[in-house]
Amino acid sequence: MGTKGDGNRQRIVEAADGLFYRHGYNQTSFQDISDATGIPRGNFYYYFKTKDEILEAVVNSRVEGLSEMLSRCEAEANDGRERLLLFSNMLEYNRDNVIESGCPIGTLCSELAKDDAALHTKSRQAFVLLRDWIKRQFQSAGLGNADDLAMDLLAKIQGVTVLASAFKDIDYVKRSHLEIKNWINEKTLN
Amino acid sequence: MGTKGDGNRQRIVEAADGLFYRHGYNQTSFQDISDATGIPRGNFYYYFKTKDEILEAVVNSRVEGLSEMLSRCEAEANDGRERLLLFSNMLEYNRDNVIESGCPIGTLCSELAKDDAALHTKSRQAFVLLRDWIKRQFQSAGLGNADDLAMDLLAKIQGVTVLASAFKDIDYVKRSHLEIKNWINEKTLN
DNA sequence: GTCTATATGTAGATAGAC
DNA sequence: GTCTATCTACATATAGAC
Repeated sequence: MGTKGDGNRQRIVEAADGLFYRHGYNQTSFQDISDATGIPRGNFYYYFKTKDEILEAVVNSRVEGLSEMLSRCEAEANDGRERLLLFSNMLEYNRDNVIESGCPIGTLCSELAKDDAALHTKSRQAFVLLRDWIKRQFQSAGLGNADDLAMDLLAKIQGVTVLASAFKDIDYVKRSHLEIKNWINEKTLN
Repeated sequence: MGTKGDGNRQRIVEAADGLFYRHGYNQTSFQDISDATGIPRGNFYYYFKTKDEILEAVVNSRVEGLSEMLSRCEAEANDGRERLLLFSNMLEYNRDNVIESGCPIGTLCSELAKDDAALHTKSRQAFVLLRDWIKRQFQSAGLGNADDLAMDLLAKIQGVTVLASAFKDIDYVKRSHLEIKNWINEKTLN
């Protein structure tokens, strides 16, 4: 809990987060994180026993950041429909990153599904959080099939991010974002 | 063009194809391909100068297989709507693999978007082929926004494969396949 | 707590015998 | 065409000085 050590720990996690997103987990080496932070390789093992533990910390950090983002959506809107619309803006807000590297959650999960099962399960946590939050918004809008709708919305977003990054197409993201907002309105407005 | 060598070359490509799909390109080593084929590592360099060239051959092989599959869809149905429905069956036909490893095209493209640009461009070829074929089917159904619809259908499938593999959910794939078939009918039946 | 030096394994790639 | 032995680079991880 020392302030100095926690500062370094956080710097490692933040640098690893960005590198895992832009280059992938397996393609990010300790040397890459060292270069990005200025912290020597050997020092990492004071904070993390293995590379897996860095990933765990990164996913925890992403879940925390996501939680705060969802909380802001709840604070800035009063009903489920408006909150979902705010949430969907994330697509366009991050569109440059999405085109470059896809969705940080989706691509990490897809990468780790081909690897270690424990890492994949860990990486899924961000999806679980999102699915549950979206489900609650649809429920608060009075819809009975809220979990199916949550999966449908997540799938729409994932589909868009995969193709946006594959074809590097900005206009496609904008058009798809509009369609997603229309879909949210269709489902939640009676 | 010798028959012996081509046989070994094809065995390498087929084994690499499966390994790239199940474990990812970067996580597949020459040793893995050697173990799967019984062909010694050093022999690979008689057929391919680099690992990149193996990937190129794998993508070419996938594009060829995909072409044949699309040709079968064209042969077995007479109009665009029915052909698209046949094509969508692929989701359920391959559902065990999809749940385990996602979409072979989508996951490869997502992985390589974070890597070398040339490899990513190569991996996109299968998507380009699919997009164009789907577009032609919508056009033959008399629809003007065929390319947008092609992107929408691809996005639907990609979204389903990402979540199916993330949550390992068979029922979700079945339900989503039905929804996709309904969507194709909605768009193509006036 | 921090950093250097290093251990150990494995990656892609090469040389050259057969 | 096929295979063994090996090169070089770099990966994660450890030991131990400061």
